[in-house]
Amino acid sequence: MSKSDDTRARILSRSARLFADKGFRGVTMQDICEATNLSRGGLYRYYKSTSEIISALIESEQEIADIKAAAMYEDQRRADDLLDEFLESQKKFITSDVATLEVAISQFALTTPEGKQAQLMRMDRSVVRLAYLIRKGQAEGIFGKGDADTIAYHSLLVIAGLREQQALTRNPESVIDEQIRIVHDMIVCGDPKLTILSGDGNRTV
Amino acid sequence: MSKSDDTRARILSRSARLFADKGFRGVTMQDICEATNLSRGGLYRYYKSTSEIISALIESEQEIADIKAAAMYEDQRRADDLLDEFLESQKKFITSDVATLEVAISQFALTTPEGKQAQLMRMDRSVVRLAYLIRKGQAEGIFGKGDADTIAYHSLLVIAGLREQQALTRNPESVIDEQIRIVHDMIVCGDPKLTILSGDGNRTV
Amino acid sequence: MSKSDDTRARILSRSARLFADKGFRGVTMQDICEATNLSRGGLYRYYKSTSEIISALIESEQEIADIKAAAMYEDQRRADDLLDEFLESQKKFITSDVATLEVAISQFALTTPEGKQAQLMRMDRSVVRLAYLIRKGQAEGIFGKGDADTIAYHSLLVIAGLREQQALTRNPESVIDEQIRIVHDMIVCGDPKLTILSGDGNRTV
Amino acid sequence: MSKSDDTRARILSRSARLFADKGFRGVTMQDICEATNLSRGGLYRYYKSTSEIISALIESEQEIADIKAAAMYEDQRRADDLLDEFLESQKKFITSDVATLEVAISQFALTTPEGKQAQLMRMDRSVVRLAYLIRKGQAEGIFGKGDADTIAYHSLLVIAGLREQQALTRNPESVIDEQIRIVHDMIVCGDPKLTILSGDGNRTV
DNA sequence: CATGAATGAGAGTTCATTCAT
DNA sequence: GATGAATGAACTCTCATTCAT
Repeated sequence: MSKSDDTRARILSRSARLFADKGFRGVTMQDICEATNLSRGGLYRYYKSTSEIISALIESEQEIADIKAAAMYEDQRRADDLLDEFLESQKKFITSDVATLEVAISQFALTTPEGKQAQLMRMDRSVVRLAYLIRKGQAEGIFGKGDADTIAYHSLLVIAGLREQQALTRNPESVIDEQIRIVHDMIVCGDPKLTILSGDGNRTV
Repeated sequence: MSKSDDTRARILSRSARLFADKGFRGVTMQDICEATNLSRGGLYRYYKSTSEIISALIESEQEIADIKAAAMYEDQRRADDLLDEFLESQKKFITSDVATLEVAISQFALTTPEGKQAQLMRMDRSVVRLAYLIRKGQAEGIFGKGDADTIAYHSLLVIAGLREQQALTRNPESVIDEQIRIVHDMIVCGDPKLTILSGDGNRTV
Repeated sequence: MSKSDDTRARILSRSARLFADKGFRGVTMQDICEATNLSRGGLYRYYKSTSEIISALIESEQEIADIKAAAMYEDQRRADDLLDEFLESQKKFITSDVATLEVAISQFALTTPEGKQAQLMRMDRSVVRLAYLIRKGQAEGIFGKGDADTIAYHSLLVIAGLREQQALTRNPESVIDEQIRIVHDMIVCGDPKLTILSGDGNRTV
Repeated sequence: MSKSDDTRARILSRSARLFADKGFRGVTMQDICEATNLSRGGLYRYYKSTSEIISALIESEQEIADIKAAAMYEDQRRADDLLDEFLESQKKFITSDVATLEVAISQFALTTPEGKQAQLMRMDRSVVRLAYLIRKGQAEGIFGKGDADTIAYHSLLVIAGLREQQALTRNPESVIDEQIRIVHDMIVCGDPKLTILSGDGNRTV
């Protein structure tokens, strides 16, 4: 089955390229045939539609994220270090070219039911992971109070929004830096409401 | 010209319905023909593509927003009252059915160049308006310090994200309430960084 | 009826422009509506199709030619002077911009039955006139022998061919001059066959 | 690949028929679908437009002409024999039904840029070939003097004109014979101007 | 199995022409 | 009459998908 797996991998990598260039709706099975040097029937043997292909791409991306997440759960470092690492990787992703596949994924989410499902799952998993990190920080006493899920969701809405904005136009890097910093500070400070009430200003940023 | 205007209005209202139901890419000129009881040629007399129609819809939405904004600039009330009103209207919009047109607009933004432009302009205008409100509050001494544009952008990323999430699934209202509250608190408290540094806890929420 | 005639004239002159620019098939009744500021129904009141309009244009062109021809029949000058005048006017026409309407007329001739008829009639009339001129020259003893109709037809085939070639590309003027000169010489010398047989070389060119 | 080639050939032969019957503009891709028993998509697999199809037809015609021309360059016979052969084949072509495809080609030339190009190239190549033949005859001392290119162009304008006239109406054969004979005599006698000046009458026709 | 020729539904678009106002 | 809104037939072109070889 090694040959079959090879072909699958080739389809995915070439398709990723195409999706990044032309968006989800801009890519046809024909395009993928040409890009992979497979015949019509040949391609259909592996995937029945562009939806299946992009789903597979998202899946494989998730697997990597899962592995990273597993690593994080084991990681002994302080929560603020892990947070810095997380935000750094997000920033890299937002500003990288890889993010262009993101547009295709958004299109997929917005135009197909499968895509919708996939998108929701991605968000959910991300929230779970970031919330875990926040709780860890709160337990260590270095993050402010507040509902970890709410703060995580808030942070991820901002990050996802940045990703989308970036796909539409090139924001100056400073804008992205500022937003990422705010997200960082909010996680560290905790829910603004509680921050104010407690007048808690003894943390450094 | 009245008949012509009537037809135009009919096309827009029926199309809005269709876009909300089936998304931007799910609607064809033929669908709109059927929905409006117009012949092929009749419809093309007015609009040459679904892009033109959704652009017109966005335009008319913008006009309303412009009028509201103009009213706000004149409004003598305190900034926090205006902010409450703004957030309240956003929440209503997010949870309303009207928001479903939003999905279509997002698709339009992600799949066409015109849509991209339109989306960027929408965001820009929104930022300008919210930033104006924030500056007003800061001048009145009732909002915390921080760069108004940055805070406005942050808030609108969250609101836009909520809108999109809502289009994908029905979040429980409490989740939306919480996020809107956080946005509110952040605007009132100002940039978390400065809040911490100044240890400024003398404002009520 | 003066207003009606005005409108008719306006339609013809604007259409001629359009036909010259875009060819016969490239012009629609809609284009003509716009160019003449007439409504759909308004235009149809005068002409039912682009064919009718171009036919009218050809007709009016013919009328002018008829008047010129009538003048020629009366003209007391020598046949070679008249021939020079005729060829001169043909050359002017071929190299002028007016000739661009010619393309449209050719399209019309080649793509519609009416056009075919019109084209044949144009050719026939032209042959009759040029043959008359040739016979006059032969009677005056200044043109060579040969069947006047055959020589006229030959000459007009060349002239029409030049016109068409000119529509396709810009020939250098020298090429056109040379061809016109050959036509001239052939008319003056007469049928090459007879010229050879008679060894008749006593004419000046 | 044999099946594919078969289909291609079928498309071309059936299309030639259609073009001959209805002209270039009178034939649609749909007509060709029906005539070839191919589905829409099937036809588009091979050719994207009627322009491409007629171009292919012209191309294949050219290939045959090229082969003939190559044979002529090798031919050891006297130039007048070759000329007779050439004119005979032209006459056959003009009076044959094959010539009806010519109308379509003219339409193609007059209504599309590609057609224009193709037509110019056809003319150029023909001139080159006929001029070669004329120079050969002049070198052999059996054709009269004169610029070979000019005489060739003149002759081909007449032949092309006859072809077009024939497409419009059925000329009596005698008319065509006469014109072809004049072309023949002009080539043999050379430029009428020089003929006269030299009083050169020692050639037989 | 793999191939690639072929299908056919359907989107987009254009225009001559009609007809209620 | 004149207007211009509306019709509907026709055409181009594209793709996901099938199926004989």
